[in-house]
Amino acid sequence: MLNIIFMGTPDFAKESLKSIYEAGHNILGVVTNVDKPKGRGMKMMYSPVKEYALEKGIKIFQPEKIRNNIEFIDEIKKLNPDIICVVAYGKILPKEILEIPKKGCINVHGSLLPKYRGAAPIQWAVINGEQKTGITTMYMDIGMDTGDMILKEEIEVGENETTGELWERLSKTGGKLLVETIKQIENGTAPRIKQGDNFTVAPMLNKEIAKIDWNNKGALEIKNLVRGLNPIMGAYTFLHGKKIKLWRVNIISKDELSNLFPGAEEYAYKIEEVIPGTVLFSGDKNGLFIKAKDEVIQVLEIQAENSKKMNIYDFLRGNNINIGEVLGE
RNA sequence: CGCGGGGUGGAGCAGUUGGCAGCUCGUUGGGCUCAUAACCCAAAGGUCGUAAGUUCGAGUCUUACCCCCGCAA
Repeated sequence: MLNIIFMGTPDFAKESLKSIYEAGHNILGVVTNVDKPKGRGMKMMYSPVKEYALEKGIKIFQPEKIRNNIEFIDEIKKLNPDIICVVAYGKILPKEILEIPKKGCINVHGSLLPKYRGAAPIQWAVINGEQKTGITTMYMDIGMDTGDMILKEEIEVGENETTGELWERLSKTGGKLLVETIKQIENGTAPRIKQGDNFTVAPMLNKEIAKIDWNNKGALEIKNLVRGLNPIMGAYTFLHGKKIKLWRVNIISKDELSNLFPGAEEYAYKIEEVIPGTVLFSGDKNGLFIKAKDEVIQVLEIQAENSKKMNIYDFLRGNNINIGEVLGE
């Protein structure tokens, strides 16, 4: 069993910490981001990693900054770790830290490197409609997710899977793979594979990408955006001048539309004419159907401003949306 | 004291300048149908978050408190 220092912050990292803890490794300490005021009323909240460390009585470090923080770096040195494991810590580690552990710093990343280097690999994989993604463990170097790879595990992405669901599955996979990686390092059998130059990046998500572009995006792209941003921020558009978020949508083919609405064929030519974003059908029996550039989108879960998520049937009872209205303005 | 929204029948909402508490859906009973989540008729169901105040009269105005939610992270 190795002496390990673990660095991480969110729930995704907690799964990894839990896995190595349960695998019996000696965890010398946990480094997690400083407590930040969060939630309504801006109350101070502990990170999931901190919660777990508290529960298990593991020593906790929460340095404000790391770079040039001699005191902190010395402390880590004194602990003399074999390995430092970093999972979604939230800070970039300087060279002085990376050089401390004898067997290196390893990182768990939520994609199949060298694809999706960066802060939001899982989100982007869903937004881009990837059918598979996975976890890669690597030796860290100074670059952003550029280190040599150790192990990889692929998982399939469900057609309707949201980022939140995939996130949870990947966090489990990550924990498992981290334990396996450590084992191989311990045995001296861990490979070291160069990433090569054929990489892509997954930058942090910003507000701008969450806006639904009815005019230029097809139904599938919109659906992928919606599930890719669930539950992180939610894809939004505008209705009656107010922002609404779509949390779950479906794509409806023309055939399915005819089945749901006998006689829809008669209006087929009208549907072709109307601009993307137009409400084609709206009623609390069948739900809400919006024209996309190519096909039709059925809205299943929606959220109005200052309101909570609700399924479309509940929403339509109290909020009238008329056929012919256009979303996105 | 981060910013903002809200608590009205089971659900989602409306309620105008304070004047008998409404809408859509659901529920129950009945009718029409080969039939139905469709259609028609009828019924049940609300101390309008809590407490106090202003008033002839408060869902509506004032004050305090409780609870919920969104943004932001």
